Amino acid sequence: MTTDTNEVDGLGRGGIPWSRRATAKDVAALAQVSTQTVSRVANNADGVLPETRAKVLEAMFKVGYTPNAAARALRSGGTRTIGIIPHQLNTTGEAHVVEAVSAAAHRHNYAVSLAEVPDWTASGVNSAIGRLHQSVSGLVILGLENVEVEKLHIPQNLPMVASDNRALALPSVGFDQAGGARLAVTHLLALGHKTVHFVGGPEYSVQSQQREEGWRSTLVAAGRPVPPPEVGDWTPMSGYAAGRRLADNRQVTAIFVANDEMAAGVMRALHEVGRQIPEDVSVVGFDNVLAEYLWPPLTSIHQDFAKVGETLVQVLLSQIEGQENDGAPATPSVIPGWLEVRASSGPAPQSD
Amino acid sequence: MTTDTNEVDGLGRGGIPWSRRATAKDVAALAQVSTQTVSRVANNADGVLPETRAKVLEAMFKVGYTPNAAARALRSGGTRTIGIIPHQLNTTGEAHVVEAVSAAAHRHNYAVSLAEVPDWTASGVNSAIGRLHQSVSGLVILGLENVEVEKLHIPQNLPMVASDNRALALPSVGFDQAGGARLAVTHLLALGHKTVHFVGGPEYSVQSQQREEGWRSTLVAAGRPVPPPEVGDWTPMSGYAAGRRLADNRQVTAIFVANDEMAAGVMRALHEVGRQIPEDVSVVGFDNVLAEYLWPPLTSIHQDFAKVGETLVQVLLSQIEGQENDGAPATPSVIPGWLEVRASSGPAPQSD
DNA sequence: CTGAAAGCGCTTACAG
DNA sequence: CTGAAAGCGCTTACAG
Repeated sequence: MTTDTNEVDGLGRGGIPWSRRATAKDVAALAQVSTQTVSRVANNADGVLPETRAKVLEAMFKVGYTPNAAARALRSGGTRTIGIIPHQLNTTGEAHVVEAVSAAAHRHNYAVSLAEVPDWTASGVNSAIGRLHQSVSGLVILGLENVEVEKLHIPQNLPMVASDNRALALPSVGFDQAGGARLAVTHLLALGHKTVHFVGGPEYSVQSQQREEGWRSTLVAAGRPVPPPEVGDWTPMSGYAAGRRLADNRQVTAIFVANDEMAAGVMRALHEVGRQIPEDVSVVGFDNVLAEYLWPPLTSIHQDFAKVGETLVQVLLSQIEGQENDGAPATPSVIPGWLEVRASSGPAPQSD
Repeated sequence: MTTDTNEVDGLGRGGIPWSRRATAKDVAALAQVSTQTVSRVANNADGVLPETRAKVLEAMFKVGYTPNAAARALRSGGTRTIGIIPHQLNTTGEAHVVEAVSAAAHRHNYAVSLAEVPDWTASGVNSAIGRLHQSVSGLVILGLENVEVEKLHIPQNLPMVASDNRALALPSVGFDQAGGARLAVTHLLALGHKTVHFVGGPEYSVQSQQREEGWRSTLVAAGRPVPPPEVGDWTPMSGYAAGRRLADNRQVTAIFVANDEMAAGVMRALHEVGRQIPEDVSVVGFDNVLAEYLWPPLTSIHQDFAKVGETLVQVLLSQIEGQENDGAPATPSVIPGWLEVRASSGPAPQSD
């Protein structure tokens, strides 16, 4: 359809067979320069006469030249690719982070590679690291959580960053879990509730521990009683079970739930026994991924996924392109969240 | 920590400096064979004495050899990489598909590359194709939807597949949207409802059109009146607005909503005007991503994301490794969904 | 400012 | 069954 192709003889784009991709050599021949100069133009190096550059650019366009990434990587070492090792991609939060990492990478002109980890153990992650090692400039690991970090084989000279808020053997960028919990509890206490009950995730979960710690310390600091925490497993069903246990206790007027899914279950349980939200009981969730779809709309802690994704890339690129590879102190970047107030939280009931 | 390293002299793994990755040459030297033979062992080619193979494998292990992907790709052409062009990764459905594609790719020993598209237009997608072209063996495009497919630059000899259920210029694998809608409407009619109202997505959306078509044709086939469809934009707010319009009409006893998010809004509107679900009105959603978190739990059409992901890879690999590149008829593979019955749908009310 | 030569780490014919 | 040579398409010194 374009003017400079000839489909009859099987040649197109300046005489190069359709079945073959154009190389620097093709461009060089057409522009009457060396492949050398083609390379300079392709990489925007200076020291090329504007006239020559124009000639080369035109030839590139004509033959549809894009540099062969493999050859470039092989020769120059750098691959301009960021590897991502996701944990649970089909989780809303993680999908947002991958999206943000991928967008930021693209803005910096980096490609993105994904390495699936069938079993989320140290050795599973190690195998993914091994697979990516060869073909990336740096690595982002998501959701390290309860992997035994000390068993990770962290290759020398491969920049890495984890989405985690703990100080690890590698740089990290994470959410302020405890801070988010603090916002939730403070919000509920300000509404006049005497104390706040807690529904946590599984006990091994670092995130759940941190959210619990934020909840507990805020209560303690305010001189309030600390009720025994309920334990769930992140699923709505486990939230429902915890909700049933709490619903019969008329002392319970405020519940902070460690994620939105379980909060959905807690609210269902409260509905079933006829306790009104928020008139009788206030509920606050965490993650803010489901909150607006629930009934009543759930007050929740929003995690700034986009910011985390961007910061991950930023930290990684400063290692790749910068100089701070050696013995960096690796203090984690902690990204704060915020409280989204919706209809599920309200003033404590008047009569106790 | 391992026995065969020597951290004192800065050499490890069989005398190779830590800062350099082991190459086939290193392995060859250690095993006293040619790089040739190393290559044969690395690629599981036959025609190597078991004895020799063992010697090479041991040397590989010792120096921690993994073949350089760039060199391999440069020399042999194939990259053993599948490129994915996602549309909206932070959408539950698409994240599931990417997860499934990535898992299937891994099982077949392929790597996965992701190309971000900042603006979802034909030219945006074309630019992503251009970026990946050089470094993948095949391409999966997700959510083509309303992109002008005829404007896509589909490279010659690059196997591609789209997640779409229409017959396109490239092979496709998609959900059976109309079939899903049929399941939903049939379910509601079987419950005794006289007819079923419909809340659709934006008019330009191909998916919404197909779901509407499934709804309409099922009603027509059953000889039922076809009420005017409501139009939303996939958001809960638009569902809420549609729900308010429908809620006051006492003739409405069954609503089929084109996605779960809008269904959440519809249910909220029904709640607000005091119409009971499912006693007064039954609601059925689509996608089954939010359904179990809602109150009451939403009957919804489940899409088999995992199956679509697997099939996408399968179709792509049969192009890459097989022979059917030329003028394939490109009939789309259509993956059926199923109905998940929950509490939001029930028998039609007795009195009209 | 431009070019001829070498080489990144593999694999693909071709010998033996 | 194994190896010496050539070359994939670039970029990196080194000349001029």
